[in-house]
Amino acid sequence: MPNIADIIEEYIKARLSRSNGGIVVMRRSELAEKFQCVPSQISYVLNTRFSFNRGYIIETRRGGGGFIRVIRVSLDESEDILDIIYEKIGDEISLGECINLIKYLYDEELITKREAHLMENVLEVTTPNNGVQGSGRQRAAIFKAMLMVLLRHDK
Amino acid sequence: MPNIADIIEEYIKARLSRSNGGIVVMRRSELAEKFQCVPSQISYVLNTRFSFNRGYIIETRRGGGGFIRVIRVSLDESEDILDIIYEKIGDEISLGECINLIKYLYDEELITKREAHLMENVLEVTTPNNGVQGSGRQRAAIFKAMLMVLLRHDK
DNA sequence: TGAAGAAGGTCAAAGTAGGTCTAAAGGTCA
DNA sequence: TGACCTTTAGACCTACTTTGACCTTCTTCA
Repeated sequence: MPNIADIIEEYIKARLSRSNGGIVVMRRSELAEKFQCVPSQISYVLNTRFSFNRGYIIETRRGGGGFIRVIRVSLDESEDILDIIYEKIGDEISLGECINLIKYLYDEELITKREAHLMENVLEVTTPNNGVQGSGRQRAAIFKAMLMVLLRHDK
Repeated sequence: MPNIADIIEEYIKARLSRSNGGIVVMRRSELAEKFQCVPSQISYVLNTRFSFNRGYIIETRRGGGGFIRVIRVSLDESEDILDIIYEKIGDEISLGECINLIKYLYDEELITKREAHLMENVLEVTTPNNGVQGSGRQRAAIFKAMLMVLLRHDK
């Protein structure tokens, strides 16, 4: 029994890839209707699966004629990927956020699946995932070091 | 008279060999129901019979739509890597030895150049290369965690 | 202009499902 | 038989999902 959240996620992703420009506009209540769930379920999916760290931007408008716009952020070659990534990582970072970023890099085809697993394993082994003092800082340092290598060397 | 643990083990192995790709996805509570035991019994079987050391990788998810995925690693295809994990690394290992092994893996085309760089860098960043207490053990753990990824055949 | 209605936002509680730990029971073997 | 290892059961923990009540923002129209 796959859960509704996953189904809605797939649906939005399918629409995104069908769209040109990676933009989908929808009405929250309509989607909820379509999937027979409460509207806040849509918000939940958006928050957990289409976060900024996973490479999406959400724009919304309330009131009559309201909408939700999901925008897939693709990096173009000219942008300094490192800067963007570094900004997202900051001085400390949680394991969950790392995994989101890794997913994003994989979706963007900047890293392979194996490299993604490799990084995840390293982060899991090297840093405790619960709020142990300093673990967030250590994780950020290791993650940055790994990204540095990946982004400096071609596949 | 075989015990429940053995029966569950056989069941999972049967499903694995019936599957293509050596992957089985299941629900812990359902299996427990099927075999009339407590759910933690399933965890016990997984921990004792399907550990990484025995050639399996377990992935799980909690909450609604949760599951347990058992992935069988192809042991024969991974002889070199297993040999490194069990024979060469041991409980501790020096940075120099790691680098030699990584070089070997690259020469054998078991890893890409980028993966080699990644591994080396991680080991350099995470563990001091001079005889600091315990660093050899930590290095061994990290190296093994990274090599585990190479055993997966789900790409 | 301001009240009504139409969206989306937020948050907490309840529900679902796997993880961990430990005590007790069951086997094995010298 | 006693020491030791394995298995079983259950209490409690943590993570993820679903639902619903209530809040805020925006548009429309009298």
